[in-house]
Amino acid sequence: MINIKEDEKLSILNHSCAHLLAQAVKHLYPHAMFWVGPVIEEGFYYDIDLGDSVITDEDLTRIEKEMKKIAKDGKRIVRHEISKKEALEQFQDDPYKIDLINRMDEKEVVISCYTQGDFTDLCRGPHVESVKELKHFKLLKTSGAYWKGDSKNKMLQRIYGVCFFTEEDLQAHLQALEDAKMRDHRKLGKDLELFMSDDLVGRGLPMFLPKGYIVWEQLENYIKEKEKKLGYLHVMTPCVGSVELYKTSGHWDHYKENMFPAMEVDGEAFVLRPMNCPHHMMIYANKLHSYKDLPIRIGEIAHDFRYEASGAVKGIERGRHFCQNDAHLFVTPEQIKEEFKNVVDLIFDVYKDFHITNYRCVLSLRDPNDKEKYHPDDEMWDKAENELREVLTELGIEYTEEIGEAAFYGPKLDVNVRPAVGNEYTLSTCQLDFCLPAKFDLKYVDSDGVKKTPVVLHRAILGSLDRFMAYILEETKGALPLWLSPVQVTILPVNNDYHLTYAKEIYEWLREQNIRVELDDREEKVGYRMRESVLQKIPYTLILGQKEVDQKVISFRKYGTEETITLSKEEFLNHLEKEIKEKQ
RNA sequence: GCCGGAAUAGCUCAACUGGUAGAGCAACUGACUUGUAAUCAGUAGGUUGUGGGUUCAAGUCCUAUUUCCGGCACCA
Repeated sequence: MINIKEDEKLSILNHSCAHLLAQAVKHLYPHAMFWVGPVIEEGFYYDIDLGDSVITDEDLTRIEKEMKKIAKDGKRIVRHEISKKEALEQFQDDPYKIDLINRMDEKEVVISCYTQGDFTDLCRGPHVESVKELKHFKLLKTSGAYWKGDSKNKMLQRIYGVCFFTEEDLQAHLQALEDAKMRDHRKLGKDLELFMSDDLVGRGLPMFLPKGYIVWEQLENYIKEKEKKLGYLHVMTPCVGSVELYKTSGHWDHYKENMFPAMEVDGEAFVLRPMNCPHHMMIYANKLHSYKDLPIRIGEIAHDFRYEASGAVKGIERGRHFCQNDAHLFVTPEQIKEEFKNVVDLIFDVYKDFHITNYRCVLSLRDPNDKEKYHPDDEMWDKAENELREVLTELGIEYTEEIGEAAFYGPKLDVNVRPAVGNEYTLSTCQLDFCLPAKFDLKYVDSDGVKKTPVVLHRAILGSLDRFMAYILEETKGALPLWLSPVQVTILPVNNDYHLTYAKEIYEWLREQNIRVELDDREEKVGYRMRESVLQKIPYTLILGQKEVDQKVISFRKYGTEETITLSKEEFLNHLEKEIKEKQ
């Protein structure tokens, strides 16, 4: 149970540590100028303008030493409140502080500074009493960061660090960071032979190996089965579309720079598709629909290509090719709430099957001032945003609202998760769209005989299958549940001379029962083969020796346990089938 | 794309300030015939990511480039 007060204390400690960092940097780099040094979820950082100096890992150690020295000296941290005029005078040589001060309204905020020894920084506070309290900290990494988070601005240097009350807490945190690296899906993908990539194929173009493809295929079958039960109709459409198609949808104007460049063939231009909405719009438009046909749910496991920025590419989490679990629901305005609710229900039904509990719901709204990005129809936006709010409230779903995060065609619900390493990303999404159907002039004939434009819900439950697989791998540390495991059972005959026939018999029998089974009949000791089976995180390892042959039974060891259980082969199969069915 | 770091055998990593690449595992061969996380011995494996350059000499220094890693920015 998290104690809020403890959390706040830790924030104050980390924020104070950011000032200590700044002081140490100022000692070593007198020309340094400081932007902001906030507390973040894990520790703190400070953004610094060092001119031409660059901080390396060795410098980080030097800075850390200087911080220890200052802390040991034990100066008190003193707060002063000053007027805006005084602040502007005091920091007149520092354009970054001047920028901050100028944005402050004296009537609304008290401008305060904190001084520790020879260092004073503009800060709201609060801070710890003395630098002496800062004992257990570590500088973790450096990076570039754009001033004010805008890529048009100058790049400052950011130093990240963490600070704790005790050395044990610090060490535990550093250990947790190491552990996270071990469950990074890129490492697991390599170790478990799930996917690979190669420079010759190209950046951001991972390839699924046989074992990885089994997992992928399980995900595909799983979600299609769920969708079929809910009345989805699956289609297959090409990975290429004409530029005209994307001009019609508006994507060409909005997202051209994130698409692979157009290919000219016989005077016509084509692109690799970055998304499937336009194709699905055309499928709807293929015939005239009655209001009685709606909702129509068009689904596809669709291959898409996006020209992701080189720095954004990351394993199978974000590649330049990926497969979307996409669908477009064509509905009447009256059906929006019901269908949106069904999608939200499906998302959480799926999360239950995958035991996903650590997520965050975000209602992404437009920025009303951004007339360029967003389709300019205030009434439409207000209506759409309110409908989504209402459903979420009715369903009792906790969510936060974020302005300016909506798609250009409408607001959306995103479900975000955090990977082992790196930034939070969106796993599932449901987007409301009043815009594309009109652009494609889609119609249905309503009960009054009048042709009307349907509304579209864009939704992806597993998001991208690739990314979803990355997430599940990290969550399970590679020990996938039985139903997803590429190899479910390994059979180890104790002695090939005496036990191989029986092992083969069990192997063939399990194969016939659609269990993904491997027979490890290498001339190696059982211990050696057991070790490999465990390292490959195989859910069940069977050991078949004289006892099993004599009694016509099987003995197995389940991954993560050390005991051996003996059952008849039918009992074992029942056990497996139950576990597969329950998606344990 | 931007800032910084890295790239050595299939994998994980060595090679002090420049002196001519080495180990474990994996692979292959042979012996061992094995009861729950590594049996022993041997063999083979490399234009040190790629292209230029400096030097008597480059894995090591310089330069360009590609890819990867950590962040930033981006994510329809």
